[in-house]
Amino acid sequence: MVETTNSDIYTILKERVLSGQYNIKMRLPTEDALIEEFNVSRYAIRKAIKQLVNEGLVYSVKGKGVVVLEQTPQTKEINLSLAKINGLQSLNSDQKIDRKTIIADFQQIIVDEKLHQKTSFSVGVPVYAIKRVRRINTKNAVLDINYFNAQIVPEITPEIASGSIYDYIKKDLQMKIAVVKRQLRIEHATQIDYEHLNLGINNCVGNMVSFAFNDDGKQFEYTESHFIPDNFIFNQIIKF
Amino acid sequence: MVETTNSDIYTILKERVLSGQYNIKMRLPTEDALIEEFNVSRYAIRKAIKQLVNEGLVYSVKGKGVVVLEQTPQTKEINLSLAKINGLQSLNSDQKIDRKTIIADFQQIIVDEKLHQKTSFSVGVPVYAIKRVRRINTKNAVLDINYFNAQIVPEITPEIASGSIYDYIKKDLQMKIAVVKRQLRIEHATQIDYEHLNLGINNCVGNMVSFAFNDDGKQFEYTESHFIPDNFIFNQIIKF
DNA sequence: GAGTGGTCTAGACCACGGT
DNA sequence: CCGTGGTCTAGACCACTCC
Repeated sequence: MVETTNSDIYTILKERVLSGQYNIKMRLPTEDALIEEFNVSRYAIRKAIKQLVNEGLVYSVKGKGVVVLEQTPQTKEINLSLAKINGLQSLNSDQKIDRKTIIADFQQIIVDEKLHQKTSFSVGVPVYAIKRVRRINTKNAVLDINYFNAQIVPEITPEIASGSIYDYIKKDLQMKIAVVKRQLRIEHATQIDYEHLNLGINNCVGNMVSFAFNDDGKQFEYTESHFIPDNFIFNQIIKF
Repeated sequence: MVETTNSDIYTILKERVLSGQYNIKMRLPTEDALIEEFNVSRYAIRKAIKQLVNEGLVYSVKGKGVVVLEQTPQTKEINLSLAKINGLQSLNSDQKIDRKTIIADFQQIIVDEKLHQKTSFSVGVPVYAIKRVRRINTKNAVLDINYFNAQIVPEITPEIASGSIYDYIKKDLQMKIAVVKRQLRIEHATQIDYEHLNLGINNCVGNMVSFAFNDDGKQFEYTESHFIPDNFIFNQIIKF
């Protein structure tokens, strides 16, 4: 007897949707039909479909069925990036770009009132303050300004920072990263942006502000990533 | 006997988390404890907790419990906006700003090859092409460039466009909006941006590109919303 | 080993869509 | 009216965390 688990069903259904197998009436088979085909419970089927919904491939309508959304080259790109986020792949600031990292600044400092307002770390907490430039295709494309709570993420070195701090956190410190909350905005370029980034004729940067939490619920990181305009692209799906 | 449904449980738990009632050990009660308290099945409890997870208020860890994430003024803002997206409230381009809408252009045209590449509408399809300026606090803050498939969304008039096209779609046409896929990016300002927006010293705009689908899975809209830098703010949560 | 959340099953009833 | 997905219950087993 072959084991067919929820994750397998998801993979199979996804493949069928992408290959256009369900395009005839723009519908998936009913849940009952899928239960029979895979010989599993309704729970497993619904879970697999929910995952497809989250990726923006299909949409469930009560009383009607599961509708397949039109696929075009333009929207496929968005689907792809969202599959990565909801799946295991992380496109975190630390590992999405591994071309070349240049450390522009590395200090250990104590949080003062002003830094508290920005980072939401408590006043008096020791933090690592790191500035790194990401070089992509011979362009300085991203400036990362990191603050790590040194009580939670201790003993960061410039060597670690020149690689992946997230790898260090996960593999060496055995700490679990739970959630990253982000805000995306556009800001007028500052002195430091002009110094480190190849802005060209542009006078603005994309700013991705991140607050990262571990599985104890504690915030261990505050980061600003300043992007040059060309490299700032984010995708999202709104469900109604 | 009082009915306690999943949605009520969510509301109650959320209130407790926000009021800091579960902050003592940074944990929620176990699922079994909540099942007893509310006298419902595990399904209902898990569904309510899942909603809190999606809003970034808590995080479930297998074998450990449901952890409450640290709340700071800076991150509360992000939580709020995500509660709206995942809930019913829509902050769609059409209705989040109702200060003042100025119609800059209104035409009905046929999709050619170039427009097809951009919008992913098929060549030959008739579309409404509309440009509208959103004025906020005496500033021209957003330029909306809409293309609606006229076969799916017929008979748009300048009068409708000066109000809310989404209201027209939902209330008058009785069409269901299923999904909106978006891409956020930064672009160098073009001639048309300078004409219609109060860019000030900035020479870039935030571009929110939207593809909207109805519950038949058909794309009925392509929109570019050009934001002046101050008004371009988006939030997101990444779960690991 | 005890306790926790994650997965899964089997079944019931409800709400909505289309005929 | 029938067929569909949405909600909910009751119970089982597994995987992980922590003592």
